[in-house]
Amino acid sequence: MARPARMTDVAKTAGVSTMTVSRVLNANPNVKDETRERVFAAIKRLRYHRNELARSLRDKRTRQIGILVPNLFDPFFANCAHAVGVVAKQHNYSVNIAISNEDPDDEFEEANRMLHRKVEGVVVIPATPVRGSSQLLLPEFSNLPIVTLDRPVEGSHYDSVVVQNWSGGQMGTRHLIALGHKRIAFIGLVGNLYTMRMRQQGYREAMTSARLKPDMQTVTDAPETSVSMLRKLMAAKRPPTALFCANNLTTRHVLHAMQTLMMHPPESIALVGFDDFETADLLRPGITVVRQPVESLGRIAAEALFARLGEGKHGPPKHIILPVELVVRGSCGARLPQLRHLPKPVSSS
Amino acid sequence: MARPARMTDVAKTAGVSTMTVSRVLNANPNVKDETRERVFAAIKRLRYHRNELARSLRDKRTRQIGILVPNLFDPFFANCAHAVGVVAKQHNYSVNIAISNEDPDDEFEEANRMLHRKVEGVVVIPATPVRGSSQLLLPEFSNLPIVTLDRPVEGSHYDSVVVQNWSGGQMGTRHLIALGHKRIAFIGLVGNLYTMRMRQQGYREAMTSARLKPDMQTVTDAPETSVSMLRKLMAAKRPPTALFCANNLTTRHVLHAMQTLMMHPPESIALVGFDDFETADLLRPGITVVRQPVESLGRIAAEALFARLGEGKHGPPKHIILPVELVVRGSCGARLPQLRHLPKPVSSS
DNA sequence: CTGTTAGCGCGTTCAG
DNA sequence: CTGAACGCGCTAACAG
Repeated sequence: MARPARMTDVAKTAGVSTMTVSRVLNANPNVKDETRERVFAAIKRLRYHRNELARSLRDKRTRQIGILVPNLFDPFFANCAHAVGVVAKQHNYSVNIAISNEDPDDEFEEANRMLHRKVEGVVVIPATPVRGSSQLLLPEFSNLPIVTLDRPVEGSHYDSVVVQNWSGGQMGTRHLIALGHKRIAFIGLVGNLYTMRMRQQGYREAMTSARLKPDMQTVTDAPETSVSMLRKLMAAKRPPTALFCANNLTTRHVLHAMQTLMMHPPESIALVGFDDFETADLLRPGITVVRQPVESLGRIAAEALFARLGEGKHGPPKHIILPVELVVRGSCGARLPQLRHLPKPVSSS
Repeated sequence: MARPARMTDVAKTAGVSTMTVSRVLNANPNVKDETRERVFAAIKRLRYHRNELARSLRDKRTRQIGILVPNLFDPFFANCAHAVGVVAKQHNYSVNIAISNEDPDDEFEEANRMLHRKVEGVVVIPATPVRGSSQLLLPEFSNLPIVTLDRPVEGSHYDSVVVQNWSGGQMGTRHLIALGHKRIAFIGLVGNLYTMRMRQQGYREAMTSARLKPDMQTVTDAPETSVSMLRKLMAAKRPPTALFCANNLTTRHVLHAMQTLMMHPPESIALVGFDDFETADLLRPGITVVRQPVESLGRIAAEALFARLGEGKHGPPKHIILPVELVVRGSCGARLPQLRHLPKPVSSS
């Protein structure tokens, strides 16, 4: 058993030099058929496989990309990562994954780890910088192709792939306005995320241009704060009649809070969320959402990265914006012919 | 700009040899303080960082592990991968991720890719072999530490981490029996997955030892088949009064089917599922489930792998079985003091 | 068509 | 305390 066979082992068994073995491996035509046979035989007999590490060092090409996400328990991020993985496989690349935990310092550390490991490029869902600008802008990364996903890095020249956050915020809000609502609260997440800001601006535009007054609220990631937030909101003199939840997580938190307070959409209050989720159509009523194309987001980001690795090496930055779509179910109060939007099937354990 | 600084660059700038730089980097005490200073200064000035690729080649230690999962859109797998990533970061390791797509050939290919890239070990959620035994048993992997997660590889000596599938199946079924049900159908997934088999056996045991007749059904991953399956089931002379859904996915499919058929748990039929999911407690009624410790599953598998990489190199195979837990909500028909089981908070986009 | 030489960037000898 | 030489496994350049 011992150590795996090296190229010299193959060369020896086949009675040739390592160079010839290398040629055979790389499908170089300048090898006599009979020699090639012998080499193949030796390779097979010794179960030889190239040491990709050595090859990478020599070639200065690792055939490896990185993907850096805040976490993998958020289905949104996981789906993005999945799509990137699929594209990488198509290109015969390996994927190095790391978790930033939404922490800029962790992100920096992991990006460096990837850099030193010589990944050829990185797809990153950037963490929001706490102070100053993103460390992804530091000069050490200036030669590393980076594509940002879901959120851009402010002040960067990196390719970016995002969705229509602003329009989506506007779209969801307008829908509620069209249903007759005048007091609509926007529920966001603390932390100044790019996506939150954009969606909020879309909301604000829709409100003001309908001569309505915006009402911004935030929830943290603790379910309890959602309850008190909602309670306070409803105790106001003129409480909102509708809520716009800025993402997947806030939607779920608000729904939990509503359950605790024995509230029920759309009668107690209408609700529209941003980002679709599994079982959104299983709840009663189904949750009306602005859906984003999660699959495509990851896929297109990965493809943009591979474009950089290939020809478009030095092209100008690409900024891709993917469309969102309003999926009307029951929680907004609209009574539509029961459209059913099933989530895509998944295998499971 | 240009290429990143190498060790020789640092050596030159500091007026020493590369060996001294190496010593400084590896915190070797045998360097004069003043020399060390000079080296550090040079490192900083040149923004030098070790080329981990070269180091790996030299050391025969890549500080890299692999994780091989069927996909990342199933939250179960994604959560496992997340936990592995967290543990790897604690050990200062990089993670190579690949997707098997539940296909043994893809799995084999990706495992090989990792092997040739010299990962030090792999955590794998094995794909179910279609014919014969798993290709993970082939001799090329005999020197690669492997820990199997969620499903074992039959006939292997690999460490494994699974949950109490059998007991969980029994537990869920017994709960329904205790509630007075006599005709309980088991709804599984096609494909002969290990977890399905085990849960089914637990179900079967609970049924037969209560002198009841087991009734196995399967659904594919297409929602439509769930509808026809359920319709057929309910059209029987003596239709079941309760369903046990063998995983997350079947549970959702069945719930969709029930919605289509205007059925409603627990009145139309009682329901217990295996594997908890986000929003299981937001549905009305909440879904009673056998919950598995997804976090721990991934974490413990990764820890088992690192144990192999450290001391326990040659210890006997470890087979770890994690407990499951019955979470009673409303769908089974039990009327309990409203326990509320919130899913753990997640950040999001 | 095939082999020899050299070196990717690092770290481990073993001399000084 | 420091450095020179060698090799990890592979391949590009240059012979022959």
